[in-house]
Amino acid sequence: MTYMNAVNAEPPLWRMIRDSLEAALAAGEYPAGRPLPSEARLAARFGCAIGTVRRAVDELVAARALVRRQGKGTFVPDIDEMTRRAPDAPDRTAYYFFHIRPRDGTRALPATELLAFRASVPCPAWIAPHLGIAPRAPMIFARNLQRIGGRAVVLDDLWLPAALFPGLDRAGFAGREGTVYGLYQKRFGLSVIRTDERLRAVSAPPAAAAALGLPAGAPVLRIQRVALAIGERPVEMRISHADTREHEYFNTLA
Amino acid sequence: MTYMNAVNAEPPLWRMIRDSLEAALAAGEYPAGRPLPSEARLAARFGCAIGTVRRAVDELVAARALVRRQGKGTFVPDIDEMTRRAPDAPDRTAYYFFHIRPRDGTRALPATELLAFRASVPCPAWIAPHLGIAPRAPMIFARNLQRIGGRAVVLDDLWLPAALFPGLDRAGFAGREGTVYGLYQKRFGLSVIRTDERLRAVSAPPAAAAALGLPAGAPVLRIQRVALAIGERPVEMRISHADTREHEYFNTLA
DNA sequence: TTCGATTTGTTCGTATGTATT
DNA sequence: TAATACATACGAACAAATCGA
Repeated sequence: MTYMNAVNAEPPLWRMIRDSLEAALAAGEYPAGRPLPSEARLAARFGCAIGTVRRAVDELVAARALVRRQGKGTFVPDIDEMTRRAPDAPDRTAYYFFHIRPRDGTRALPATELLAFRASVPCPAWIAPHLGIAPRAPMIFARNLQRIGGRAVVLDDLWLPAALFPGLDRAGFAGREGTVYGLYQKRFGLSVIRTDERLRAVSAPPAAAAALGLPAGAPVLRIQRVALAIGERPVEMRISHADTREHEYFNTLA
Repeated sequence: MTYMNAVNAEPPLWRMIRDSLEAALAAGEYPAGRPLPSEARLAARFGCAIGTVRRAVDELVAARALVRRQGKGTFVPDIDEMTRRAPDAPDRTAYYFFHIRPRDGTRALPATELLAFRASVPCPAWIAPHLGIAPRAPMIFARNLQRIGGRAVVLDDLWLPAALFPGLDRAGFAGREGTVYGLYQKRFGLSVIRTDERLRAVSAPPAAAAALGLPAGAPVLRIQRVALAIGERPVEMRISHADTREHEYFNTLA
């Protein structure tokens, strides 16, 4: 038998199916928590064999856009569920987006305290290009202090394009259950699956020094992060300053 | 038909094959540059279908332990070949193990200058556990200065268990072609496929301040890296200090 | 508790496409 | 051109987990 692919220069069928599924995910067609159509159904819909659908889904699972559960179905992963694992869980999914940890080997998830929230701030000129938005576009700004084991360790400044988070106010932001990424997902259908981070060592800015209890000008780790949802959509810029006297940023490249 | 798996608690066949191949790779049975046996041959050897071998190889490809080339075969990846790509190559493999880059978006591979080399130094007590070796075991020590665009940006201290690198001397180390990881692979059969890094912001130690042209006590990025070969074997401890005034550490989590 | 339906996971086998030598 | 090797796609059978009747 000859397949579509006999016609030259076409991408393989499984990739077209993958892209089609990814577009559906980016459009929020499959909310987290409810299963996608079964592989057999998807195969029927796409007019292909189950194995071809599996190949496409495999890719999305590898990209962390989907998770499979035998006997149940295939789901958009629930970010908070990934995050809420026991700190000594064997896999590292719990720390996927949280890389600061004690140097002494102990593990604890951070507790977050909201220090500031403003619902409409013009986007700083240097941030706009990182998020692919217009300069001075309306932004939501929030400042969080993260404590690990009671100690103030990280000061986060978050910048969110207001257009992506309609109706988000201080109460909704502070009263969330779980992480901010869980909030993005559950209330706005934005599933963060990738982050790009740029790290530098700098002298602590005054706000960070004060919040972290550091002497003025002490070296701190500055982390500039862009969070991307399915389909490469930037949804958040975050500038963090971390006190790395007792903590460190961990990164494994595999 | 019933498969092996009917007997309970056995891992799937593809995982046993994957582990078997990984063990062979760790033992250096397949040197970089020459193809592994074809998938058909491997299937015959393991007494299974080609699809099952492909599944096992898929995993090793995902773990960067192997690369496939259509029409040619499956290979242990040549680290230097990955690294020597054009700086504007579309994929990021060239920078897989090299994360420091200019902040302004330009891209250039670093030039390395050997500042010090000692062939037999007892292992510092705090390093030994990270490499899984005995304290005071004989080590090779090297200090490299990395320049990017002519500017001194990173000072590297390398610690290698001497037992893994028999006969490596200053001339062999300095006279290598390509990266140090390429040297480990070509001369000693150690293919680095993973690194664990811990980052902190610290005041520049005197040696780093001098080499990087920094004022005493300026903030620098301290990177402590353990390089792991196939089979989780630690082969190198590296402590780097980077000047992040004009450069940054980039990390993408996908 | 047992059973059956549903869904993903594993394994086999086959045919054909495409790149390399 | 022919042989070889990986890539894509199909289809089928059975295993294992889940859930509700």
